[in-house]
Amino acid sequence: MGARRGRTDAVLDRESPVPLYYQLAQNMETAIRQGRLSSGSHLENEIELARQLRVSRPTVRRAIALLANRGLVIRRHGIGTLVVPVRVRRPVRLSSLYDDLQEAGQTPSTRLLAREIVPAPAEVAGSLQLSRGTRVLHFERLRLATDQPIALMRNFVPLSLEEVVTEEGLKSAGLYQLLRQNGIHLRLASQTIGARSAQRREARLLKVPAGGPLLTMRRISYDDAGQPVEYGSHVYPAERYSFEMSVVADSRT
Amino acid sequence: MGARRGRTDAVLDRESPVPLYYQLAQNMETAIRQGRLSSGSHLENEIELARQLRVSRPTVRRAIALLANRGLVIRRHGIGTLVVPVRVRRPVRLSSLYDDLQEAGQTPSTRLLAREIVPAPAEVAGSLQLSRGTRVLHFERLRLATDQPIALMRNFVPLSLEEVVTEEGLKSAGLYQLLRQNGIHLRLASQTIGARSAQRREARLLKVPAGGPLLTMRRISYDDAGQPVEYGSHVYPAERYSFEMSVVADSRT
DNA sequence: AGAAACCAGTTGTCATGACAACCTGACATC
DNA sequence: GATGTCAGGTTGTCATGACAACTGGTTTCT
Repeated sequence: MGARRGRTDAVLDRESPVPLYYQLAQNMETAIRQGRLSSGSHLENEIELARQLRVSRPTVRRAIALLANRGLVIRRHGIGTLVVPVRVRRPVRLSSLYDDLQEAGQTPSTRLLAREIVPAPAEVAGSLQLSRGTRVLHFERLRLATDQPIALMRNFVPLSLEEVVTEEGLKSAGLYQLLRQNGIHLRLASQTIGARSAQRREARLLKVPAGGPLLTMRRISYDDAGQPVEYGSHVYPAERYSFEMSVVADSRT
Repeated sequence: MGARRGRTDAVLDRESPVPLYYQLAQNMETAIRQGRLSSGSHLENEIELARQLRVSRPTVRRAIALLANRGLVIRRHGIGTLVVPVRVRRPVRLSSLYDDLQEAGQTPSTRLLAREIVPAPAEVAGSLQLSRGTRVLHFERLRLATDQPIALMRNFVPLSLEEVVTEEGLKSAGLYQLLRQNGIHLRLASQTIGARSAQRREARLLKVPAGGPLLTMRRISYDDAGQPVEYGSHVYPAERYSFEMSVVADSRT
């Protein structure tokens, strides 16, 4: 194995419920992010990797496909698989701001500003596939990271989730975590990112000038039965928050 | 085959250079978008689909995985594959605004405002992995859709691309198309979406009030050798443009 | 009636095997 | 030097086969 070729130092636990391909992908991702697989280098070829790791080549391929889809490697036909610079960030996947911040090592805290049952506004009703005016649970939170407000979040969920989305829960965890803990599996979301000027209340809460620019994000999330379970409308101070993401070309995977 | 089960009516061209799994995925996607596979319905099961289409089950699985990753279906273990509502939009993939608009049926037109060789500003140089002050090609365009300005776009590319990114080309096509036509394959990008207030010139060009909110997008694109080939900084009038996307949960695919 | 066990149906994982397509570098030819 | 050919190396596609894991419905037991 040439010095130019990275080695994965992978340890695959064959007793684990986590699939081999996923373990391998995670191991490789960690190696890339920690610089053990340095950017600009090529992975060992698939056949050799499969031999070394004592897994089948499709298993290796599947792990690498995961990495490619996350923008961590670029595969070229006939050439090999290139590790790319990791300034390229996170793939676009459905996650919550709470989870994101935790992952980024920023301690998120939450102020619950409101939690009430309301008739669904038209757009919320439409999005949650409810009749106009159906009662839904509405809650509003101010999220802070390192004691700076970074998001004002308004959410609506069907009333059936009232006992899942408790006041206590909302204070200590993110919404998606609460849902997950109660067996609700989010699988998909429709998302719109935009911008607008801050209204007075928002400006005050987010500590931006009135009329200053806000980044906005609206999201409708669906569970694994395809049912909409959340309508969210979040605003962020533009000076302190932006969406960073890696984007991959349509690679047929 | 129950009435509840969708049928794909797929026609697979085995002589085509397009892989079977990709053809199948495209056929299914078309059927979904045209309502022939109606949302809320389940696809026929994998084994049966494979039998009907005379392909292997992994080929079917791979096509379905593509759809799942695009947010068009949700797969549930033991249950089947659910077609989801197609209000859920486009997957996040590396593409250009020009291509997007064309795809959306909006006739894009372009006004080239500037094209010049300049020393790279620090951020551009850093992003394109060039020495500070290296000369690069800078160009600025105003993009209109249905005669409304919807983007002001500033881009920088390495000087080696000077003869690819011509004045004529920029007027009639998008940048990514020009690159593609010259054998440059973009594979990955790092992207930041934010917001800010419009400066006076921008406001005039985009027909928004000075100080009004703009949606911003900065992007660094990389080719298939992992080399950065484009730095782009685009601004959009918030009232007329937003990013719509579908987002999928981390599904291990 | 409620809980546990069972079963059929479906997706998920993994392996083996074969061949095609692409790419690069070396070599031959003009 | 430029162009063409070819072999070796690598990724890409596809098939066959086997088994595991999950789900919901049905049956059995308490």
